[in-house]
Amino acid sequence: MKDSAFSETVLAWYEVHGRKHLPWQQNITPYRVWVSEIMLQQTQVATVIPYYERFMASFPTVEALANATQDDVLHHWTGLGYYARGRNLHKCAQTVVSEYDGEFPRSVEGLGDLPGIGRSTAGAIASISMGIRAPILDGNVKRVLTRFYAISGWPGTTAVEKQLWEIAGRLTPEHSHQQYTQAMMDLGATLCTRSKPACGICPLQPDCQGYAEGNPTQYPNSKPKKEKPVKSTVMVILENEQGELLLKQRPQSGIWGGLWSFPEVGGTAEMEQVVLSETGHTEAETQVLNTFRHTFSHYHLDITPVHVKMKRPAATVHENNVHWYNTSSPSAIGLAAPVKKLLTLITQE
DNA sequence: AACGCGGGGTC
DNA sequence: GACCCAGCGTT
Repeated sequence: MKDSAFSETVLAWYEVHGRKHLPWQQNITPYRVWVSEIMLQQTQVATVIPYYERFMASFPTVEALANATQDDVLHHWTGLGYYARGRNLHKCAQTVVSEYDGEFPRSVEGLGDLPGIGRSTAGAIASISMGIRAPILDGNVKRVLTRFYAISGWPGTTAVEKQLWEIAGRLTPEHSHQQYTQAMMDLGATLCTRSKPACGICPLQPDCQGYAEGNPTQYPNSKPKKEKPVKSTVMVILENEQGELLLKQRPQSGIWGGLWSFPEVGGTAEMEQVVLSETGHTEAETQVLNTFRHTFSHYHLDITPVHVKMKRPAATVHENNVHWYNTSSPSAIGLAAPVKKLLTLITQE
């Protein structure tokens, strides 16, 4: 099959069967496409939609986003994961406003220099919102291409990735590249799915090498697996006499960067120390809650929450990275998923 | 080139 | 419960 026949087949399929009513496909602007592409990194469409709607309602323009606080941005990102995306999004908006007069640079290279925008996302923004022919290589495209050409090897390796970029670039047509970009993502998301591809109704099936081999789902070859280490921690849920809960802001880098979380301690002695320094005394009622497991992409974290209720008013010193969280009027701040879960649990008691 | 970085959907 | 997803930045 010639490259042009491939793209024409994909385009013809998209015209009839493709999704054209997703929120970010309406009123297309670089800003709207950019926000959607960042949210969609490693995250499925159904998950993103409600986040996208809330985000665009709060930050309708790049100026609005640039002028927001990081806490407000991360508040909108709470539960979406990969929080560096949220921090970079905010930073990028500020750069676009201050350096580019509020207009995104109109080239793949210029876009790629902005924080949070890599080669694939730059290609998607350029192609979908700027009329620039550029290839993308997201999970959908990788899946379609590795199956169609029966390409072995995990796509995370440099060799396979290089080969895929080369093919993706060659297949991207001069005309209708915007529709082609949408079409490849859509074909991958709705037909050429991970576990049960709909080969019976796929327009590429007659020329698909993966299908011809009889087992298309072996592609893309999976990542070599590694044992997930198990870590454990104790989270202190410190409650003052007014029923407020102590949160601390995490460092910008590392896990849950920039989010607010309960202080973590290594043992009883350290817990006493935290309680004393934050409240000025240790007169409290302590309850150890059930340990539960939170799993990240790369390790398990066993969390033991300890609820410490102070029995008389705290002499609170106001520090910069400390927040007393009022559950009846919650602040607009970013929270780690298990913290949000624990806050809900405590509130219900 | 390899690793760190989340949370949820899917099977 | 394992695997994967509209990837990028750091080392």
